[in-house]
Amino acid sequence: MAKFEKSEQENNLASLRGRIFNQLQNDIIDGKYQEGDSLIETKLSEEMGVSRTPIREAIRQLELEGLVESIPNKGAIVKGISIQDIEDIYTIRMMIEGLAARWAAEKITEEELAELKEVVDLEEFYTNKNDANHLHKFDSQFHDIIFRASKSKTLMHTLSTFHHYVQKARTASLASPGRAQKALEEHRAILQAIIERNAEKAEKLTTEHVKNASKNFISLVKNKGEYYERQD
Amino acid sequence: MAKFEKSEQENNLASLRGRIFNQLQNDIIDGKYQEGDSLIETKLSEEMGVSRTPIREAIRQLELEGLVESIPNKGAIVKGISIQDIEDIYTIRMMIEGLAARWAAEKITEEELAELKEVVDLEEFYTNKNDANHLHKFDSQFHDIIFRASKSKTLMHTLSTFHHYVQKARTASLASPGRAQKALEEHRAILQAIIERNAEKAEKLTTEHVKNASKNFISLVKNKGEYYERQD
DNA sequence: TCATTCTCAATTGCCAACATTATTTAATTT
DNA sequence: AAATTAAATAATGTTGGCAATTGAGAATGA
Repeated sequence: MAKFEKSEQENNLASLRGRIFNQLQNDIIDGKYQEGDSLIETKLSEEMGVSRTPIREAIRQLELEGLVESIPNKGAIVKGISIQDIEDIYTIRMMIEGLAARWAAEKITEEELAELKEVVDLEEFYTNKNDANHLHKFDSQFHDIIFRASKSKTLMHTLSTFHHYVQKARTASLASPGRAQKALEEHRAILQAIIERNAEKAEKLTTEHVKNASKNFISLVKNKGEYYERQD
Repeated sequence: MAKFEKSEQENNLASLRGRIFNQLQNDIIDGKYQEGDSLIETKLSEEMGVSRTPIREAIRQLELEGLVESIPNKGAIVKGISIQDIEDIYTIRMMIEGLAARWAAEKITEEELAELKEVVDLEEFYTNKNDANHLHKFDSQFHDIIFRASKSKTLMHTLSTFHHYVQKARTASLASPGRAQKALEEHRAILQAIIERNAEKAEKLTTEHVKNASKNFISLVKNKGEYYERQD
């Protein structure tokens, strides 16, 4: 079985700080803390049963990720995510993932190609079983392998900036009826372009793929009402 | 006189942590700490005359910025920047700045437009005076205003990821003979496109502008020998 | 001599306490 | 009673210290 490196984000789960960073990140993405809420170090440290130090370090990282805004001597408040933001993220992702596919088509190794094929096969398996949970995992892996194959540290790092929004969006998208089947077909086409080492085609198909995912997700969000907005 | 907001990066200069973050960032970019060097908390805290805590927090942020790699219980080692990385950064910037120009052309306010005009005039003034120091400042402001005018938090945040590489590259580029004059002309053209609210044209001119800057900078680096590589 | 184990120095991970700053509440003055 | 000032409260900023982990070199054994 192929081995998959852990993403930049999921690093350091060993340390308290790492776990807290992840925890807070998820809590914000999942809406436990909403726009305008302030993250109070002392409160969090009590809740989590740790000292303030790891909390502080985690908050400093959230700040750089853009999830919170830190005001000197006042504390950190959670930043909101508007529909506009989501659309912007998708537009940027469209370009970045397109670029990744282009470079991957040029630089992918045989080993990585084998991984990619395997993952698409697994996607097919779980799509037919309607198992959205496993599917989501392999959907992520498909994109991860392409990023890895692009051999660009910078590209991977840039994407990691909004890694968590992407995760969230994927989960929601794949649960929407019909989208999984469509996504699978698009992945097959991208895989084929990479096998043919056709960089232009791989890029084009990928930007289309992200654009479709974007349309799907945004219409989901708009139907379901507001996304991360305050609801009081 | 127009007022310019401080960039996301330059925030928190008030706090110790913020200053140390900036300091370390510059030291890495300037090559004081090179690839493979490890940042030792105790040593840094002595050198800078502060306790370890602000150092630690700054290092956590550098980690997220991708400038260092933090190994649990071992410490942070400085990551290298290859020519390939620089080229990748420029490619990504090309797209992101292009996007910013496109959105700016659609969304810029009259006030921001006035700022932009003023900055270009100042650029002209200092270009004629051959004052690379002031020039660099207004060159940065030109791009900052466009990002701000794009009204996209996400876009600004994405760029902030490699803000410091950009700074460094600009300084070097503008010092190269003839480039300043050329850059000014390109800025004038971009400004004109934005005035005409011609989004397509603004995007195209901007990607070209970044591509030219890229070519110039990369040839500089290649002539001068290695950039950030270890020299022992 | 080589390999293995042990010890110790160096370093990070985490914590509790102190200092500073901001905010809220109470007291005082007009 | 309203406004201003002063005290108290709560939060962050910073510090130094202790525990846990790592790595290197010494000591030991084959």
